[in-house]
Amino acid sequence: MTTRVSFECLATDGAARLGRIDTPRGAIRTPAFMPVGTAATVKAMRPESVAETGADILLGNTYHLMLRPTAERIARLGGLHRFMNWERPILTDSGGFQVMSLADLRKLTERGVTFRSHIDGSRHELTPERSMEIQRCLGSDIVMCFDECPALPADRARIAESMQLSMRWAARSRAAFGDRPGHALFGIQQGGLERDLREESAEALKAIGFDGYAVGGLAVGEGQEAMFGVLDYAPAMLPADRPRYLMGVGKPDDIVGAVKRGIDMMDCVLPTRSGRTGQAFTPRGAVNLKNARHQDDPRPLDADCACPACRSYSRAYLHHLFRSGEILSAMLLTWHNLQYYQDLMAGMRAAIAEGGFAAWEAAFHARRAEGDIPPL
RNA sequence: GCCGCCUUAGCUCAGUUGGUUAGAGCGCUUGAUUGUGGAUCAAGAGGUCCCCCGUUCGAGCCGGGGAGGCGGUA
Repeated sequence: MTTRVSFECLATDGAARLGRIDTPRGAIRTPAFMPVGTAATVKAMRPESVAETGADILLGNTYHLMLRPTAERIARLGGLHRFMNWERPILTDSGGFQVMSLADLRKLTERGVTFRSHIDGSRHELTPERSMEIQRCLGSDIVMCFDECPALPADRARIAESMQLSMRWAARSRAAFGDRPGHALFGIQQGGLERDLREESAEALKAIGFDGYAVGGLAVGEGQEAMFGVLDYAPAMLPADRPRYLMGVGKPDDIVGAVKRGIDMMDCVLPTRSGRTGQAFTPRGAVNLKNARHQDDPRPLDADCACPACRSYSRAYLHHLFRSGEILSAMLLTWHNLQYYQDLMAGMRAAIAEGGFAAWEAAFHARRAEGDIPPL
């Protein structure tokens, strides 16, 4: 068993890469999709079930866990892995994104961010140093730098200023993280849709040196075409011998497009959140189980899927559970969505291994173009 | 039998002195959701204003009659 975190690229097909990240808590097969477990739980799922879908690694979240139950309490209870009964690798977000998206009142300074809790209004401060401390308390295997993530669209001056602040914070994150064998620290590239700012950010991160590199600041309102435009050049700016992580992405076709462009890791709330709001992802595209057309349909959501929702239940039943607000609805649809996402990743990994990614991608899009099965 | 109150969207209900195309909440039909607030947001459909007659330029609203519901009472 390894005592450090390392990345090996096993095969390439165009820009797409097949690889493996080894950690003391186990291997992560890449391209990897990481389910999001913000509050020390992948909502509606037991961790054993998340593992059954094929997930090698989960996300946890600095912002949410520092507020409740607090990082120090989790540390006293033996760390996040033991706390939530997930012994495989965990990646933790630094809190920068939530400060942007959730906090009521926030004040940004060179030192960090002060903000009010969305839970009780209490005042807190996050700095690169405090974010590193919290992520150490949690026992995170892959720690993310504390950054600032501006929403798009934003003007170039604002993007540049924000990116440069994030790069100074990246250096402070690196210094505060220190030397922790068996744990990795990832830097986060910013720069919005500006190629030269992305380049400047990548150079700054490489000068500091990280175990992995994330592409941040995307999927924040710019649209898929613009996002792919950045991904056409941004991954190549980052070291080829380190994993590349696209933060917060995405829908299935976003993920396929990202892998095609050289991304190794992704996370997104969509499969889990959609599982709670009635939307299922399938090879034929998204299916909205809220829709009345399913209410008499005895067929499974996806006849080819091995998840419990598809194996044992009808669309009519899943529709009924959702409309009735039943807890089982969230459980079954979340399980299905996570299974579909992991199957998608496994399919891409197999295709890259065989050098057949282009054909695989054509089949992926052809299947989606067929649309959902017609109503009875 | 008598007295009182009530009847407006699928449900619960607003509706000004009688004045434009009668409203709300929920529900329903859809859409959005990308480093998670089991959240939120957006759009749409839906009316014989219980029925009939009358007054009026004009009635959900005023008058008369009828039907149905709830309560009280002999």
